[in-house]
Amino acid sequence: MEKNTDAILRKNHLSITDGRRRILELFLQQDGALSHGDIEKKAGEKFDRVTVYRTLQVFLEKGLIHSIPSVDNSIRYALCKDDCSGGRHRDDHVHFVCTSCGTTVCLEDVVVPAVKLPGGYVSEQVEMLVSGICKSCNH
Amino acid sequence: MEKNTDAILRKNHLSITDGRRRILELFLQQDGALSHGDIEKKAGEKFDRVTVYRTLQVFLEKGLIHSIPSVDNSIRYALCKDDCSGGRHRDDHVHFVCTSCGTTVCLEDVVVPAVKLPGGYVSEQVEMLVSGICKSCNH
DNA sequence: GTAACTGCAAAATATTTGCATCCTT
DNA sequence: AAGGATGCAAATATTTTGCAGTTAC
Repeated sequence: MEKNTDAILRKNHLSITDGRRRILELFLQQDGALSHGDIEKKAGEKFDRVTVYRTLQVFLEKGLIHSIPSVDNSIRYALCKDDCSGGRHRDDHVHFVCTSCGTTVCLEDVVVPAVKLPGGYVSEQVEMLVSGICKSCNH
Repeated sequence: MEKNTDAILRKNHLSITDGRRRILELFLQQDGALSHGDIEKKAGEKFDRVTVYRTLQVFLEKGLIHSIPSVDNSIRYALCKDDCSGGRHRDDHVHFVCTSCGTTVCLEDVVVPAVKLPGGYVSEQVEMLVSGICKSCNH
């Protein structure tokens, strides 16, 4: 049986290698977003730091993942939904950062509301970043 | 006559030094946001890199400036409006990044629209980052 | 077989920390 | 005078680049 990861890589016109499989696996195993550091930690020792950089960059270019800015200096990445691999992204959902457990998740179902800009400004893309307490931490 | 910068520093309970004056001056001279690198460049050679780090951090703590995340790995900073120095910020405005000239500005007049989160999530702070073409680049 | 991917080494950058000195109050 | 701020040196951490060996197709 072919691995799930392999199908995804193939669909995105990427050659299938152990490194890519493994990183992709990490993303599939959880719904939260991962930073470069997270990946290095979770992938274990036998992984070159440089490969992680290059893999993330390729995944980004191919639209397999998207980047999520943050207020501390660490960008996180999350899987894109299926239909965004065509080159242009449709990441119009809200990102949530939990101030308690520190995880970042995509709220796929929450669409970023429209915003009216002053005259002269043209909006191309909107990122919305909400911080607070997540579902798991809140009880 | 007392300098404008000095009054601001005093109001924020910061001792008045050349370094702080100069960095604050940079923020006052323009309406866009500045990254650490921007400040180093604009401040000229006679400035220790470390002082910039420490000054920005102090300004942040005192609520004199706020940080603006970005999709590339560089956080930018912008002056807060007067009434946000009390410790808690009211930075509920939209930030705009121009993809043409690269500048980041605060759209003070554009309030971040409310967003409805799924059950269990509690929102504490919302950041909205719009990218596109700014007023100056658009003609 | 060829082009692409990886690991290693090293360079280039960026950030943090400790400490002695200087400046603000 | 005392506490805080700065500059310098150095320790860390992060990211990028070149190249030779390996792997996918």
